[in-house]
Amino acid sequence: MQGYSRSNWLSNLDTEEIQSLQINASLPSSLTIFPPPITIGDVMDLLAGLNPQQQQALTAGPGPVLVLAGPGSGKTRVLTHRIAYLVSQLGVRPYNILAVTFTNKAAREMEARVEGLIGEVRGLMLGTFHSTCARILRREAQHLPFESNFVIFDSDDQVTLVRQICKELNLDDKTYRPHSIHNRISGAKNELILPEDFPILTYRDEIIQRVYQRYQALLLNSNALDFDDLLLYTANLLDANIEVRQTYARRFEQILVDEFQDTNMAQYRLLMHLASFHKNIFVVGDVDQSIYRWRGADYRNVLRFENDYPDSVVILLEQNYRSTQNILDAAMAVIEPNPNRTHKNLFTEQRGTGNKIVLTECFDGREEGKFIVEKIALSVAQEGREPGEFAVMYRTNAQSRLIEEAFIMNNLPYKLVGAQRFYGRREIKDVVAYLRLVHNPLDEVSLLRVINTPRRKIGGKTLADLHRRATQTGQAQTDILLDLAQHDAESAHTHAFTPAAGRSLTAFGALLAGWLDAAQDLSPMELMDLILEDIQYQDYLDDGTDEGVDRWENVLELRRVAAEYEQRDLGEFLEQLALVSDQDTIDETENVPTLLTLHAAKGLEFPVVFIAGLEDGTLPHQRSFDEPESMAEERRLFYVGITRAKDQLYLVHAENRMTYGYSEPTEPSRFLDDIPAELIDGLGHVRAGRPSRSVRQQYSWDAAASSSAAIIQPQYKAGMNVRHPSWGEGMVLNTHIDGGDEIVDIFFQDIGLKKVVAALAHLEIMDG
DNA sequence: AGATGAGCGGTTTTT
DNA sequence: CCGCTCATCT
Repeated sequence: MQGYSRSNWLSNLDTEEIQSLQINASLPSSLTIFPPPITIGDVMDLLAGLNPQQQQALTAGPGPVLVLAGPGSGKTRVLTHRIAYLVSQLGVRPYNILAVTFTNKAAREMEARVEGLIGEVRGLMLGTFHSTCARILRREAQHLPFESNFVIFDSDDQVTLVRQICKELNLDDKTYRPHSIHNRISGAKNELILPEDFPILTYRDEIIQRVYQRYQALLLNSNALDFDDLLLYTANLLDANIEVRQTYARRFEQILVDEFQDTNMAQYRLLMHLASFHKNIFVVGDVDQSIYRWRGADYRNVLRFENDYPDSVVILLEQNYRSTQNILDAAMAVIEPNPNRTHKNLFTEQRGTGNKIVLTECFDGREEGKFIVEKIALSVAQEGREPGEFAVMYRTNAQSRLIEEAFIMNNLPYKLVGAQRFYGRREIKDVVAYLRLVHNPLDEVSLLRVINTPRRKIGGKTLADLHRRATQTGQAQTDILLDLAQHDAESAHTHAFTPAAGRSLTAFGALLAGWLDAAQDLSPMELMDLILEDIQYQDYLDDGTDEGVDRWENVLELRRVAAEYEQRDLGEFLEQLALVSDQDTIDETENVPTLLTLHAAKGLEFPVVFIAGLEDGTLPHQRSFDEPESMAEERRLFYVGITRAKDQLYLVHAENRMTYGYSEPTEPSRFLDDIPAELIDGLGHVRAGRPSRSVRQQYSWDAAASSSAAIIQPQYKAGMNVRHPSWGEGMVLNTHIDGGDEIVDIFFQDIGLKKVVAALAHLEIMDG
């Protein structure tokens, strides 16, 4: 039923009309311009199914509200229901609501759920911090030192730029590693520290300040912003420009923030400015899930919020709707040792105690992969689980490789979360750089990337000449190229180059001129097609290897993404590309296991979760050892991983792990010691057996294969004590099905490890 | 200008 | 172990 509703009615109006109505509406008048607040059902419908704390959160306010939401406590539900409540019960116009999240995926999900509650909502400002800021900055560009068609530099571009500057300043890139300098710059930006205010304690700081200064200047030269700039410029604009601040502060009657514990200083200040007029700011967070300190996030913003708004309502959500009690108990035990936290009691009312947590020790990373894949295959084949119900999580991306290999070896499909994996590829970056250059010809990082890709005989010497010429004439490099193309040999610039170089540059300028011209009336995809054709990119990639073919496939994949932007302009397409997060690329329609980092897992849930690589040095990561605050964050990371699991949790560690090419023995993660033994299946540390020769035949989760496979149940369990007629007593370490037989690995007291075919070996079980 | 190979350094996590 | 930078050669 989409009857007469205020939101539907409003959706037909554009913003100017709404603003004029707003003025009218405030006039004393007998005329009712707005109908009374709509009632889609009534408030009871929105409250239904919510527990008392959730209900309190839903209707809290006016004024600041802080919701401390444990994992799985229904915070997304609270957020979405609250938006629905504001719109449908309090009559707040969607246009006057701002909701911010950290990923596009979270934003999309929120939008879908709000629409599910109250129908289509137009005008609501809902997005990530970064995309919201980009919107504001494009709109307010007249107050700012860049144009509204600015491009967003990704982390690669950012480091490239720093590297350029280091060269320019003749810095030794061993002592001044571009990555580390960029980190410092980024850290400063997150704290809203401008180059001139950069604190100088050492000589190194002085250098960094110089680079920072130059970095900002070059970004502006390129009409480009980096991720941090999006927040920084917006926060500073709101800080400095009272009019702009008032415009937005008055507009946003209601502000809602997800994952508040992961805000940094810039984001915090930004929010405070936006909320400065109405002060209706509703933030949801969990300090125990704060895992982005290295990116400037500061969970103390939660405390800061309480200080800045002493009258704020604080609501605690503890009841968990996701996990079994065993999983919650383990999670609590892991997080409890962290200092400076308030105890939260996670409990479930409907999920029950659940299975114990399975802890497994494998010989090395390879076996770890095999163990996981085998376990998944077995569950699919025997327990009727769907492949998509499984997730494998790890601390570092590098760990995914061995796990992937195990899947590939068994010819089983999986999906890997990680946008960087795709958008960081050379061929993708090339094509995107071409598009970016056409969108914003000032973008020198992109120009540099594409001007000689494919090879056009434009080398370092020629580029230096071009750069010098640009500096001398005060023109952009692109302008010189275009001028060469336009006047051919007659250009005023021609003499600045050798004849051969001049010809190459002129030819490239002509290409660029063509694209700039064509871009006016082409969709992003059409423009991409034109460029690919002009530069013969497919031929360039095709080097006769499989890799070349793969690369072209990736380009076609990007083309498919571009095709979705038929109705929108190039700028929007490029912005999306720059701001995709790893989570955003998760394809939920594919029914296969998910591989992802613990960071990427935040906010997600899976029936069965494997956490791999639980060793000291990996989780907690080595680089966190010396800093207590970092160790606490590693613990939170583990906590986040554990609390993703709904039904079953597997914790896996390897006795040996490859680092830098050679294998080293490891210690199990110290965090494992904090999980009470009674929550763990078996005796704790159980060695995984040798993997079966081929799990593929038995455990394939192709529907046909899994239903037709002859399935036998293992009769033995790890931890059992058994007696063999001739080898004596031993303990079962592992058991698996291979070729229709149950193979049991047994450690015999007298003779050591043996593999035994259960059906042939007359084993006697001595205990359960 | 561009292709090839030795040497090196590096790994956390990502909008 | 792998990917990247730099030097040397064609």
